[in-house]
Amino acid sequence: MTSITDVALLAGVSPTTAKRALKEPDKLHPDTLRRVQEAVASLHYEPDLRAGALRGGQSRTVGLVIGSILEPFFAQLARTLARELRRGGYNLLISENEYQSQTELEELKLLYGQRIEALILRPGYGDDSREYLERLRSRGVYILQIDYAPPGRAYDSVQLDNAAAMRQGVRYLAGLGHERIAITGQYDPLLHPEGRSQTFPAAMREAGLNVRPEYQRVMFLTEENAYQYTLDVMRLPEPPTALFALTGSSASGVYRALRELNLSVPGDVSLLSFDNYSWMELVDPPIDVLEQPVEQMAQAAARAVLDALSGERKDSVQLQLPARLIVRGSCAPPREQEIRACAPVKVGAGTQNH
Amino acid sequence: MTSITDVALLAGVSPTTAKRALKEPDKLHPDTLRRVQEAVASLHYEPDLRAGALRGGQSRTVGLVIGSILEPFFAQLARTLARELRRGGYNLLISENEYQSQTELEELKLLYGQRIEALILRPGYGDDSREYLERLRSRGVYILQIDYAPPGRAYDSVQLDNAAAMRQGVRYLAGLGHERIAITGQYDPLLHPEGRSQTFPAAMREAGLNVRPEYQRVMFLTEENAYQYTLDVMRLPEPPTALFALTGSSASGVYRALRELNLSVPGDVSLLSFDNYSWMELVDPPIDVLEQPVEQMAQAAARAVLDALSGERKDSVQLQLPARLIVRGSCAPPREQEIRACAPVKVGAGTQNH
DNA sequence: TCAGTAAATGGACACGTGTCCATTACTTAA
DNA sequence: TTAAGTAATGGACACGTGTCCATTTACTGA
Repeated sequence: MTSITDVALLAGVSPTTAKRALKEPDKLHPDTLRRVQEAVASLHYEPDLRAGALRGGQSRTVGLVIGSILEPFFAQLARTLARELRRGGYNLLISENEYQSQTELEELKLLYGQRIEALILRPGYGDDSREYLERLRSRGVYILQIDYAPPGRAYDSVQLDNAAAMRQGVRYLAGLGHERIAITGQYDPLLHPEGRSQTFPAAMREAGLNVRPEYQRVMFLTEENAYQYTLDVMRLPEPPTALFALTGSSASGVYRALRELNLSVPGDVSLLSFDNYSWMELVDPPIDVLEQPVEQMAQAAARAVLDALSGERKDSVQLQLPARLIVRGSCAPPREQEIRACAPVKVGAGTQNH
Repeated sequence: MTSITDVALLAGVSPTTAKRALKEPDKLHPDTLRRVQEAVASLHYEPDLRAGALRGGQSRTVGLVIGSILEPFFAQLARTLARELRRGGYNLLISENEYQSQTELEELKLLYGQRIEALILRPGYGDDSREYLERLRSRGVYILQIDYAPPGRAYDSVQLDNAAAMRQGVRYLAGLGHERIAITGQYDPLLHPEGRSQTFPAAMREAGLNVRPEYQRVMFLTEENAYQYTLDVMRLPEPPTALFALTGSSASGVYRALRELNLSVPGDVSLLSFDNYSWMELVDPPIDVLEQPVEQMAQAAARAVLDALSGERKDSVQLQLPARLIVRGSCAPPREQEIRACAPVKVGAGTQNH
């Protein structure tokens, strides 16, 4: 309601002078400055940031699109991003694509309606929005992919070194003697694109193991889907001896299913998970995890955005941060009988090599 | 970059006509409409929502201030609020006060800089921002308190029926035979204002029990503080036989401390918690909870805001929703020896009554 | 053909701020 | 006293949209 004009009127100066009292107080006569400041105080004037942004052509706003704010990984990411960007003078608009590219497209259009200067995006499933993303870029919106970057390096990205983490996880499980390893979710370029299941086959091959087709399933990584998946896969004639959860929330579903099946961890089956959520320390046994450096990722992303918007950096950012393996007790060598059951397979594979 | 003027220029019409093609297409000559639509398509024109909001005097924006987005309760609240408000044509700006009133004041000022039309607020600790809140209200910002409303009914509010929930929880524990009940955090109007510990003494009195002063501590309800509190209180000469966690995140700290102390639940101590977080089902034993109807609260809050902004409602909203007790196995009668130890007290209390 | 009417279109201004340039007042030096 | 220079202040316009009112065009009926 009260604008700079009202302040100027009350102080008996022009709007221009009134504004200078706020932005360049040293250029004003002390008496004038005092009068304006008194007017500001008595009217409790606070500038409308939107109007300034409109005129300046800069919205000072960054958009963030994530899968779900209920996922602690994304929540922490959002919090730190918001804090760091605010420190740089930017506001953060948080949106969820709910893992659907149609929703993502709508969210992106709303964000552009606010004329965001940059977009931090966990790329969604499907590619309805790919064309629109490119249009955003051509309009000058800086785009940073987070958590996952589709092949092609079209945009800057900050993510976990998923390939290395998968190798690390598989090597850890294989080192314990596991051969029947299952991961929650199979890579699919359209329905389930992420960098973990994608590199699973290579990691297995490197450890001298084969991916069992009957363990593979394309699915969204929700708690519920992981729960159902675990129920199904553990009822197979040859169930996995180790489950590798690709996200923290899917680990929750896995754990719930194992309980329901009365399977003990790590006695009956070992469990390894990405993300280090607080509950993983509380269950019995506590869960072995590959922890993501969330804070570091968020700070790197914020810096990339701030640098790009200030024009300080021109070269591309393709950052991959390492995961940290935390061993707590949910992984152990497979049962003797399992090893025996696998023995012929091992010998067979061995003879092939000789 | 491209504005409605560019579209008009390309279509060979005036900006006014071009805009009508978007808002009132039926008032245009079919040929003109087609020309403008082609121009819009070829330029990929999308209106700047900020400019329209500036002129219209309505920002179509609502502010949300919560303690922490990492708390699942708030995360779920934020998600549903955002979804419901968007359906009503409003954007939601999410802020955190980090449980500090100084931070809250800064966040509020930034939100008003965006000229929010309404504010949904979990009131912070301390009252630095109280005066500013009142100013916001006098500027026409609709204010809705959520999760907690300080006494005085200054603004509308949507919250749990904390008094009833506390009675329910205490009655449940007392019914199992517990007398030494401790809650995580003591009410303090400045440092720890919320509606649960506040009504704890009354709930205890109603159950014929006394609040033990040595169990009381003023503290922020973080996971870490609850952890330290539990360590301390369980080492007292007469430790509590039941712990009542006032929030889900504090229950996490309590549980961690109990594990570290090698205390069994519910054998050594019973545990009851507010909020129903997914991990509480996964630990052994699963935790008894007083579940909040988060979804319902968020929807009620969204409706209150939308009604107030559309001017459809004038009477005040003071909504209190009931909690739901879910029994899973973390609460049991206290040990025999505990009952025996308490016996003199019980008899004494009994004789007083006769 | 012309008045009358409705349809279609255009122009001016406002929202609140930032920027550029012009103007006035005051000081200093010759 | 005057010119030059600087400090202090004010005015006009732009950002992109929405609203109000004016204007032009097309159509109807006598």
